[in-house]
Amino acid sequence: MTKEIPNISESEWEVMNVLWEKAPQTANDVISSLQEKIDWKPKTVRTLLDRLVHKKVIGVNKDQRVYTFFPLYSQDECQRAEARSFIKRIYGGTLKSMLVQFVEDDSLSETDIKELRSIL
Amino acid sequence: MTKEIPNISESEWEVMNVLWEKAPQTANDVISSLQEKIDWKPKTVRTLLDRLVHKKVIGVNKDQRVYTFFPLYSQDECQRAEARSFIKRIYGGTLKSMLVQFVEDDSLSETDIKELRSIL
DNA sequence: AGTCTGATATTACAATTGTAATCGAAAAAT
DNA sequence: ATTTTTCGATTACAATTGTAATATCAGACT
Repeated sequence: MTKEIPNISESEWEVMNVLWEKAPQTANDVISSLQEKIDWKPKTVRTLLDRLVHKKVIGVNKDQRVYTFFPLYSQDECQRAEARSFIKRIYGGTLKSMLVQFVEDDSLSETDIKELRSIL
Repeated sequence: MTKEIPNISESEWEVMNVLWEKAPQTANDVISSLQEKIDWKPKTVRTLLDRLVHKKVIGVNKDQRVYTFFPLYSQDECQRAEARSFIKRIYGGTLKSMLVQFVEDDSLSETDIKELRSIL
């Protein structure tokens, strides 16, 4: 009964990331946060918000004159969903093969590896 | 001097995966391999091959009447490129946070964890 | 009351993607 | 030599995505 999480596009993820940091937020809040990171016109962000609402990934509170937006799914569940499909498509389904690659590749520092080890 | 790897779409990845398993292959080879896995019409696979050629992700050998296709990038480098952008977008850039989630989530069995540990 | 301003709603438009079908040419079969 | 089959080339067409611009409407300001 886990509701299907709609697909979230690359650009939409950027928006979601700021909404997960803090919610609810007005469009302008979101626009400000993003402006530090990405070069988008305000209208662009607005469109992304509208699309996310339409896809039912976020909700809107219209009680006030200025609407506020908030996620309808936790970051955690969205990440998991993405990770699953990503790993399946790219690494044939096993996290292990991905990790192996990162280790072999030296894209992990000694410190990283230590941290990971302690997690496991 | 690492050439930029073009974007590979989700469907295109399926095609790439079979080409990485064995290459070169004719369109029909690819179509057969995929038919076991995904419900696509032959023409669909054909289109994907053409697009990958156009994007210069794979090459074509036209010496024979029936063309053969082969990857122009290693699976490894494509995986790395995808993984980097994925982890950045979804997990804020650190593999660690991803791994943490997998561990907490119990989506890893004891055996998995042992294996991972031994890799590190 | 009329105007300006800031928010929301609607519309735009090209590129990419998913998912094929049709057309044309060459080879295989009869 | 004609017909049929197979490939490859070209075309199709809607949905999604990236990236906004324009139109409208309700408050705020004069």
